[in-house]
Amino acid sequence: MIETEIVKNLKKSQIRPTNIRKEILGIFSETEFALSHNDLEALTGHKYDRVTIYRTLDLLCSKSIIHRVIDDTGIAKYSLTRNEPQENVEVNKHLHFKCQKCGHTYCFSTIDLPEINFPAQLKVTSLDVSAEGVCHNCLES
Amino acid sequence: MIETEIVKNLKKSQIRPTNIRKEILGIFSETEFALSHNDLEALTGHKYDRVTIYRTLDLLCSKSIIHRVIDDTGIAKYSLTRNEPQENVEVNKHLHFKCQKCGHTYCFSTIDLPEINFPAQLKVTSLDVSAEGVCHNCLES
DNA sequence: TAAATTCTTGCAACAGAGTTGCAAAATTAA
DNA sequence: TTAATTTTGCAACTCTGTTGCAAGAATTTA
Repeated sequence: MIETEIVKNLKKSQIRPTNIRKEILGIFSETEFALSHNDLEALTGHKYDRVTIYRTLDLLCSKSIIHRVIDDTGIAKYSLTRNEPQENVEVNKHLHFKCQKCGHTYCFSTIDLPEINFPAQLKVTSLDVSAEGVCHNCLES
Repeated sequence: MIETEIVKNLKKSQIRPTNIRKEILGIFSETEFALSHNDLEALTGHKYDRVTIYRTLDLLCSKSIIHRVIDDTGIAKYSLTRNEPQENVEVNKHLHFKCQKCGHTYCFSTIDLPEINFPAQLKVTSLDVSAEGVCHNCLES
């Protein structure tokens, strides 16, 4: 995503295109796996305050520009929301995969997720399928 | 689970049946939803040290007597492993549900989980399906 | 354009989850 | 009964994330 496009996207969500917001959104658009707060601190060269990064992530999340994934160790990672907008959908679905070798978490489209029947009477509002294993890149090497 | 049975189970896994281990395992066997470290501290009446509880949970996990679930906020919960042993199975599966009203996390059997096709070439070794919504008890009230 | 308002950032301090090292207490083995 | 091993508790620490507040920057209003 080029700079002007990022600025346009931010303005569309009524977010001021400040330096940290442009930079973090730029990093997300160049990365195919989810990033933690810690990753972003490093990727921005420790130029911004920890809290400002947290607040930027919260803001982008609240506008659904990015979304949060909790990995198997409990730490939060964030990734661009490339899926179709899920505003008026009854069940909000996610499909994630974490590679045990490189540690990266990938977000996939949920288009082909099958129906899941629960062994109890429940009202399901969101569904998160997370797998672990070895990713394409690590399988080769 | 009665006391003698708990002791037997502990010994079977070559774990000494100390007070904290018997008590925590007893609590798990009486509870149908997953419990956090914090829950267990309260349920044991703050009688044991925080660290000892952590170590007990780690031990029971390492013997697969209980297993860990990370909830949507990133905190670890633990639940008795009631499923069939998954030793020589290619994919280790879990099915969890968290109620947004009461906050409880329930573990279900994974028998009827459908096959999930990933949009990439991956080796999947574990699969965790977690849903959110409203549980049976909270739907009624 | 200047003043007032709002938004953004950084700093300090804090809270909660989880870990590590060490020494005392309790068990088990010799 | 002594020696070796396990278990527990305490203190201290790390890491993730949050909150309050004040300074700085941008925007709006007059």
